[in-house]
Amino acid sequence: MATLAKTRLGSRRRPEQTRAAILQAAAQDFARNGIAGARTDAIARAARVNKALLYYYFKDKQTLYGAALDHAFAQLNTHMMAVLNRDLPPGEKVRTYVGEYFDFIAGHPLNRDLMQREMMRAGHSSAHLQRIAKRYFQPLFIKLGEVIRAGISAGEFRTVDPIQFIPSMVALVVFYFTSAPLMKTVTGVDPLTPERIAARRDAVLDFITAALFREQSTTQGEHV
Amino acid sequence: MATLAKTRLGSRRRPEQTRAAILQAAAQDFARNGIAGARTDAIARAARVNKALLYYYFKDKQTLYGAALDHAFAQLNTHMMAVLNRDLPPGEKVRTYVGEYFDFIAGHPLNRDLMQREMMRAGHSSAHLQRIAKRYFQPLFIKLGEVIRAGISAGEFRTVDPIQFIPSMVALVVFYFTSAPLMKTVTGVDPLTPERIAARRDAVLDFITAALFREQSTTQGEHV
DNA sequence: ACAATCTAACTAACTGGTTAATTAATCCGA
DNA sequence: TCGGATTAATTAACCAGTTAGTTAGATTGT
Repeated sequence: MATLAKTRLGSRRRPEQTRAAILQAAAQDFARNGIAGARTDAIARAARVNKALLYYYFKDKQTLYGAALDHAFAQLNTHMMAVLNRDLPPGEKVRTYVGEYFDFIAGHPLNRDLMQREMMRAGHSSAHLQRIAKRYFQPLFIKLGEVIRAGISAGEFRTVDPIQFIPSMVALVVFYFTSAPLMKTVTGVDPLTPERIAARRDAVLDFITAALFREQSTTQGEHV
Repeated sequence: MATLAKTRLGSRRRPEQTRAAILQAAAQDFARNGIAGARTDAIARAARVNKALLYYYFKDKQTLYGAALDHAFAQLNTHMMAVLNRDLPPGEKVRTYVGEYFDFIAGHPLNRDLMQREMMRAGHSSAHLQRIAKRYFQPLFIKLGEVIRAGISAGEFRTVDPIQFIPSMVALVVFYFTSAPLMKTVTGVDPLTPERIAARRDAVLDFITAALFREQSTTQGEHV
């Protein structure tokens, strides 16, 4: 019974679980500190695993980083793709998409930071970003672009360019969280309380609605 | 005569210039690689200076990083503060501000990356960010907030909340550049050609105009 | 001659990655 | 079904290369 009782993760002999633990610890460290700042020793410790196991399951630090990235982006892709597959008219679909995207980003700070960090690194045109862009972003981008064009054709939307509109949408959602620490100091208000986050959600939806739709169809004002 | 001919910067005996060279090299490395990724040896080499000089002029890596940050943020602050001090009606002032801000960010990739990187680090609530927020951002934020409130009072703007609107504005400007490498792979188009950047500038101004002004006063459509 | 500026050489600590050995399930023939 | 062989999972200890930071002294303008 002692064999079952000892939940010591380090010697758990559950490869799937071990791998997952490493991946999660890695995601955390990479998200917080970037690939250069993350420490393999720290990751191993956080995963309650001997460091050599990192290299047993993953080739090296780079590969581990890549795996963490893939995991995060795949989650996002799966979730958002499902939203795009719902049967809704363009206007509702875009609004739903923005709302769901906001909720995902708000609820997955790790993924968010990981993605943002990788984007910054990519001046060095990383192979990781290349892969991730093609595999996880392009399908979303294409589908969302179609929805927008449909809304324009239907006369519901202004004639925006998806190649401009989509990054704008992402920007409004993501950047709020990126700038939260700065804004907390500047304004004295913590932007990350549930209430403030909800307010931001409304503001983003309102902002996008105002900029996208031909005639104002929702509540006026960005929020008080 | 050899003493004058040798332009070897390392022994130039121009302390101001040496300091500036170090700072610039540091800014570059920190912007590209973050504080953890930047290498003091590389910075020294790039500045054509012996590594020990970094420690002669700056206490340590952290301090050097802080100095680079301060330099970058001070530049931005000076530039943007001047815009806010121009005598213009709220609507024109906001539009001018956005345009100038866009141009600054587009023209100063180093500063941009430095700022963005520091924001990401600040989950660890860095002392640097604290200082920079208070010294360089708060004044801008307050003044811009006043302009927006004035525009609302004048009935020119919708009743937006500055605490929501300002980050949105920054997001639209900054995030485009952050996501450029990703977007290049996704769309196959390089977002950083002069033409594409100009298109983005228009799109941002249009987007913000549409979301801020009570009645549409400029060109329709976000761009084609 | 003297203080400010600068350098070559060095070090202590750290870090990614390896290795050789250990443990524990599983398989398999008698 | 017993027990030895096999293999997968895991670890302690280690190593070579790197990195921030130091030191002791050299150079140079005034």
